[in-house]
Amino acid sequence: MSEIISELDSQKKLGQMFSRACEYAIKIMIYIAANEQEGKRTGLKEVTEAIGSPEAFTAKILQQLVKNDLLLSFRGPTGGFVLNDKKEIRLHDVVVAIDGTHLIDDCVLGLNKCSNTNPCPVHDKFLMVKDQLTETLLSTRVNDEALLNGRNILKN
Amino acid sequence: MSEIISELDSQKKLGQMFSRACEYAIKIMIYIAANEQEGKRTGLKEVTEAIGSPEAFTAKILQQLVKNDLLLSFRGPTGGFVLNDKKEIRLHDVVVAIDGTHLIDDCVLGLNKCSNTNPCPVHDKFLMVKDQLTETLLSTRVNDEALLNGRNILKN
DNA sequence: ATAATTTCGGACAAAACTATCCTTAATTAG
DNA sequence: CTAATTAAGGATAGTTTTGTCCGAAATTAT
Repeated sequence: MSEIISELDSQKKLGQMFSRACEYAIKIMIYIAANEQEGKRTGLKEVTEAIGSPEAFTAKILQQLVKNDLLLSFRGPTGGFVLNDKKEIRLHDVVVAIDGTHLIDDCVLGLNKCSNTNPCPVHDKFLMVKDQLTETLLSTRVNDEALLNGRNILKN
Repeated sequence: MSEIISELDSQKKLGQMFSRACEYAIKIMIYIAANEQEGKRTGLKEVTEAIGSPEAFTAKILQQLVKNDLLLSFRGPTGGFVLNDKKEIRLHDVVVAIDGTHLIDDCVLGLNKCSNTNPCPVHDKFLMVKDQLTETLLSTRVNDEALLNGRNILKN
């Protein structure tokens, strides 16, 4: 029984790094980037199947990625999505488009007035963590070689 | 107008590091630890006032911290909460008690089967971030000198 | 043109998280 | 013993996030 449960998506997902929508978004971008290396445009159904996400919800996320100029969309048969090549799209762009800048910019304790000059009690303890996170998000592109190599591992 | 809004707690808080409840919990623990250094027991109303949190919700969080053996509670006049001194309580304990281990243990993309030997596309990119985060949570005690010094900065 | 396909977008539903209300139980002081 | 005070806990409401449904708009192929 417990083995079965562990196979399913657990319900309580309080306090994860990214929202569920953002997890999907990152997977989407990696899958589309990988597809694109082979000159292929990617449709909703295909990406939904590839990453194991609910179709209608995935459509909403795709729309948001288009609105944020990370993707270009085309309708009709042969339609689908491609990366907006005008940008070198980083994980940072994807996360900001879906989750906003809270994880990156906000105080760990949610204080508005927290800053380097007026730090909350844990501010200094988390400086390295937040720097490391920001650096990782900024320096990793969605079409990074290392990411595309892992394209097969996008769903359970 | 925008200045006024920035003073208030913004509603949309998608993708922050910790849940709202967990933010409160960390503040609670720091405040109680600071109070305790002066030999004082801390009541619900006092801590609610100190950290600027909703009282009934804060009560629930305190209950959960008691259930997880991080706090001891006493009823009646002169009642309140103190740290469970049998433990050297770390931030890690507080976060796990409220948010569970998702942030620390789970795959960044939410994959069940992701591991060092079967990594998701971004697994390696986030190794340092997660190590740094885990190390910070494990090595910081709620009665850490540096944290107690910042006890005045717990609400907006 | 017509039909089939695909994205867009509004409305709605379900689940999780945040927050409130109110009664009970325990403890202390008078 | 009684009244006052404080935590415990069940029930419920509000908000956000996640997820679904369905019709409209655009594009392609026949």
